[in-house]
Amino acid sequence: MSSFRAQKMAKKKQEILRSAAAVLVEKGYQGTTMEEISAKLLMTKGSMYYYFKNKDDLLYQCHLMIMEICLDGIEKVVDSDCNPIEKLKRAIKEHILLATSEKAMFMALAKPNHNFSKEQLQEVLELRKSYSHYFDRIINEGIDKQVFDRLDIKMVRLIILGALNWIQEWYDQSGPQTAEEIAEVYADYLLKMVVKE
Amino acid sequence: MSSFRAQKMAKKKQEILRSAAAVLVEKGYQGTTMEEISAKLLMTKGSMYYYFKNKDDLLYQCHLMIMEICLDGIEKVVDSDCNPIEKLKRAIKEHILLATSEKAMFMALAKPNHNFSKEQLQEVLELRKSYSHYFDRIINEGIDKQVFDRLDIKMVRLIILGALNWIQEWYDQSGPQTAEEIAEVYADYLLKMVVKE
DNA sequence: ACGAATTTTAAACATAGGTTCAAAAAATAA
DNA sequence: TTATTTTTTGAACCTATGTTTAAAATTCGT
Repeated sequence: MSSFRAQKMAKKKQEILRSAAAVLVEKGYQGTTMEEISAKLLMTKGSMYYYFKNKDDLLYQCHLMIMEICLDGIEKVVDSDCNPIEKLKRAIKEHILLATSEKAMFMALAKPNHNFSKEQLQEVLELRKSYSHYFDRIINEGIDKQVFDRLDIKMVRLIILGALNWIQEWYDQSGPQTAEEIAEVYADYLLKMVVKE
Repeated sequence: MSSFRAQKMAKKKQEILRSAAAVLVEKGYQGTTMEEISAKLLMTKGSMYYYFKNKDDLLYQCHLMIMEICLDGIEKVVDSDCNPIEKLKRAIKEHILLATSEKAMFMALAKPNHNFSKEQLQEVLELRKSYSHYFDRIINEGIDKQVFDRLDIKMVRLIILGALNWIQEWYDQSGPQTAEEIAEVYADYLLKMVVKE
């Protein structure tokens, strides 16, 4: 029935979110205009307001969208029955592949601080915390099972996620290395940092 | 003579650059207004134009300023006569201490892409490349002297600098850990990744 | 095909913020 | 002090862009 309409609206919203994320990549929040977002979809900027309350609302929903994808990915890894080494490897690779293939969306997450309402900011930070927490669980498991060194979990997680997130700053689709290759090497080296020898 | 005048002018320029960097931290390039920069110094935005051609020029000079400081630091480390392990440790710590103490300036460097002229962008990227190159030299020396594993130098450098640069995203002056403590732990763990066992 | 609901448009509006400029103020030299 | 140079001011200007809105176009059920 009306769910047909609702579906169509949802789809359009997704399109807009993706377009928004794409522009956000290169321009940053303040540099992104409603005009540019809509132009990519052959719409006029006015029509954005049929789907979103305003620009801030749009960006906020960008965050929710990508965070959901990230959390889905890592949840699967954590809940799998691999050993910690394999889990950490997979988590790292997963993160890199997501960060590079969905580069647009990922970069939008870089600085959520501004322009968000207290509640929105709260929500975004909460989701991030969940994500970090999954990494902590993997590292902790590795230490428990004595396959990782006794490490400062938080520090190690910050180092790893820092290294991973920074990839967005230099990764280039048309560069010499594929995301898979990068993921392979990164996982390899970063594991060297944590596994017992 | 007039060098007195020139000095005073230079000093004022520095003040403005620092104020600009401070605002840039939290607002990003597009979010930073000439008004806010000048307000911090109890000036009016109009007077900025006595010292800088325009906003872009101002931000560009911010870049040059901080890059100079960075390069000075790492040059000293590279030219010292420590062993590669010590050098890499010191380079990492130096970077972290700079990035945290001069957080403002450092973050301004995050995304130099936009709004810069071709020449300005060229210059900034060139300086960055020099900086990376110093890290490469240290890593290379470590491999040559057989104290480091045979590594993909570029990848390792990207991992290390990524981890370091990401610190800005979460580091909090009033947080539980001092920059020194963070630097210590980071250097420790990252070294684990490269040194031969 | 017809009418109602939905979606898009294009223009108008409002405002923020970069930039300019002539005049005022302050600093300096004589 | 007086004249000249340097610095700051504050208002004016202009453009970009977020937002609103009434009308037009489209879609959809019947």
